Amino acid sequence: MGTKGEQCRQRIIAAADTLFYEQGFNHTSFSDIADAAGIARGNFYYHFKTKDEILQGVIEKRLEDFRAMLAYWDETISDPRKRLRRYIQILTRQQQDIEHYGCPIGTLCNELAKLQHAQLNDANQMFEIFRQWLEAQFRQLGRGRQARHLALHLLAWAQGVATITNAYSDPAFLRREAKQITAWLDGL
Amino acid sequence: MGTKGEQCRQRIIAAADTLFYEQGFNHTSFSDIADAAGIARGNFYYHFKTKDEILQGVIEKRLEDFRAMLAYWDETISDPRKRLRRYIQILTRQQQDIEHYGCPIGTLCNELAKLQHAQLNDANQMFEIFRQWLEAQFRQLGRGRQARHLALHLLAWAQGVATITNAYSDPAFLRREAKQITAWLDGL
DNA sequence: GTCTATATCGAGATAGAC
DNA sequence: GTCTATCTCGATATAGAC
Repeated sequence: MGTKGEQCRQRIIAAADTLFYEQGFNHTSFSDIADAAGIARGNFYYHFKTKDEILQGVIEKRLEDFRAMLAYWDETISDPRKRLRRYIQILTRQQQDIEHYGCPIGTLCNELAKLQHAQLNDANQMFEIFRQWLEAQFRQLGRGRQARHLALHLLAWAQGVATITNAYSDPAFLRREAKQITAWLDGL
Repeated sequence: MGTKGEQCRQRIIAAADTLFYEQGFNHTSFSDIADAAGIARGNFYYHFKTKDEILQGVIEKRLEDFRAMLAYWDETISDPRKRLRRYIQILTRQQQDIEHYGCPIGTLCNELAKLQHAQLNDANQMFEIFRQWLEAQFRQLGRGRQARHLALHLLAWAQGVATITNAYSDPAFLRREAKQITAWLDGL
């Protein structure tokens, strides 16, 4: 696979990643992606045979991005409590996107579940990456036995905040809840 | 409007309600609804001119159903704490649907937000009905100043549980969290 | 009020020139 | 490897018979 083709493939995936988040998977057409990536519709099928293959590419890209981000946090933040606080900062930093489009992971999983799409089990690996990382942090805080449940609880809390913030378009709610989550973490 | 036509209209709305929940709004076609309602495709347009009008009908039906349910709870349950516990029981009683399709309110709002659909502001009234009712219960528990925030917090918590349960298809997580929410309510 | 038949459009996907 | 032109299908929506 040549360099030029690979660059084109990356552009398609990047464009699809954004559009799937902002418009949803089903509602995003090949034309939308082609326009955003600056290529012709027909050129898709050299890189991806079906729309599902693009979805696969987007999920894999996100998984890599998330893994890289968490690895970077592990390198640069030594205190597990501070790492958890950094996780919560995703909410406040991505405030505007969440307000308009919700959580990129939760909304994609929701959509794929309703489509009874086979790739739901690939998409929920995005949750799984965060869950495992969160679990490791709780374990380092001496919460070995509850670590897994605490991780899922925190994941769910953040999801709920994203859904309500999105439905009401209410960033003030997001900020209030982010503070509460931080307080909860500090109390552990 | 005659009785026969009104019955047909109700059948269409009931079928659309279920299908929008199970398959999503966009992914549900007129043919799907017609088949489920047992009518011909062409007969739709006597009752609804566009798909958005069906959506409107579904949202209004849900709003009425929710209002009726909450009014019934107000009549039959006198203790506000028990009313809140009844609210949480939605999660455990609807466990299987949530596992497969998520929350009917949250997932519809998510979808409409991504479609930049004008009726998001009608759909989030479904949240609003519950929020106001929850707020009234917290107020009766002497939580006047925080009642609104507590109501939104509880809404978000339930949403998060629904999203994670759906993504992982994990009813055990739902039951664990439902217990935690109940414990939190009892501690207030 | 309900039906069948059909118009129209945009989607995913393909063929083949360059 | 990228393009233009095109196929096919399923969607919303309409017309008009009954």
